[in-house]
Amino acid sequence: MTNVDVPPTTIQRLPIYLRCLMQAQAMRMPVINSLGIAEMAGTNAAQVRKDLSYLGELGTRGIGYDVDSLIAHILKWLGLTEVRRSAIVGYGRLGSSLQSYPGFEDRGFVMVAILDADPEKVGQRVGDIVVDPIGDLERIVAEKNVEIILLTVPAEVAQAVADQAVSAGVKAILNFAPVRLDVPSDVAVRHADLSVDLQVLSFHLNKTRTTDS
Amino acid sequence: MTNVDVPPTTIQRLPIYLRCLMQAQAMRMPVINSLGIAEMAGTNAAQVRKDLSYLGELGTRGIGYDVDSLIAHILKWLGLTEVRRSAIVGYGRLGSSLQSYPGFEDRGFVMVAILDADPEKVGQRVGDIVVDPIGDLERIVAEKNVEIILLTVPAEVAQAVADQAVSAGVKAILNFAPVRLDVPSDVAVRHADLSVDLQVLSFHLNKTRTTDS
DNA sequence: GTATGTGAAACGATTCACAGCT
DNA sequence: AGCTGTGAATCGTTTCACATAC
Repeated sequence: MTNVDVPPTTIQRLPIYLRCLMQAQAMRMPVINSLGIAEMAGTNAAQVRKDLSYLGELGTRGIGYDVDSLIAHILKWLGLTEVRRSAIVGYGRLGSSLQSYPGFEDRGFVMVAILDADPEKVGQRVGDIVVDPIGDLERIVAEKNVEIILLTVPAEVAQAVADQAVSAGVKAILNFAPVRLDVPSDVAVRHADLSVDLQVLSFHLNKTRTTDS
Repeated sequence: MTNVDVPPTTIQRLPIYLRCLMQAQAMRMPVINSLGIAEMAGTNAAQVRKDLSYLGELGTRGIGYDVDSLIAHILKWLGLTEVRRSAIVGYGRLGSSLQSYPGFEDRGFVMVAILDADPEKVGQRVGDIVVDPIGDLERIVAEKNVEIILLTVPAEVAQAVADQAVSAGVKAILNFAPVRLDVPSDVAVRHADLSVDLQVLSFHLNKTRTTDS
């Protein structure tokens, strides 16, 4: 059914549009036009129209986009109408902070397991989840039908842990470890790599200083 | 001095190359070629050569790149030879997990302040830093010469806090709040937005399921 | 009149392929 | 012979501009 010819750059912007639309909805706006979305999202109207046109003809010429129905369409396209069973693998400081991240439990993503290598942490209760040993990863993934893992283990073991997760059937990984993961092409990986962002910022600090002369 | 015509996509890859080179250095490799870097980084040799060629003629034909000197060049280009004074603004779970993130204190980035709105947290000691009230943001930024802030405050106040930081002289922001920040063009912003990544992963989960038929 | 949807143009990034250096 | 550096070709993305629909 779903046409798969949506450019990757468009896909990355859909969650942002979605957020803007939810805001518009909260402000009781029944309709919004491409310029309105663009201003909220920090792009331009042409970009918004091109992006949305990949999902179909969702707007009304002369009027704009119906907020409610556009939200519904984007949710559908992003697969956010289904529950996504996820697990945190590596329950250190970062891992534990992810639980309480806003927009997690409250939108489709459900945390069904937490795993850690540290015997001290195993058995610990976190809400209604009990921390499991990382050695049980494959069993837990299979049993609890985990689709996404949030990988917050040390860089040295990230690849090995990812391999286990993949062999147990995980199809999406959000990787916080500063290493490139090697996975089969049917597994999606996103890198949430803080140090890369910091270094890019460092570059910009340099640039502004050298340009100011 | 520094030529500013490096494509943004290249800049984003430089930190990754840097990491690979450090690994090569740790393995006592004196020289590496573009294919070697590419395999470690998950790209192709042509890409690596194009990227590095923007920084100058750093390799030797017939041989490859000297690991030590290439590392030095990339560090220089990314401005990582200078100390980057940074502050955490918003000391919740996420904020506190950032301190201990590997590759922070140990590479140029120095945490000089932590701020929070919660009176309970203000005054708390964190290593050799005392948590300051967020109302003192402008004073602290000016006094401690903060260049980068890690913004981990709730979305509702992120823009207001960013505005204060910018007016006090901050030139780079790593924004963890799920909102688009409006800042002057000389201020660099990077979005570390977990929920966008999760939603992109959700899209891919959908796709593989629908394509498998 | 107003705003979408979309071919076409412009731009930017990646890949190719080879000349040039060691 | 081996590998870099780089123009040229290719590919993908963004922007333009307007026909189309309300």
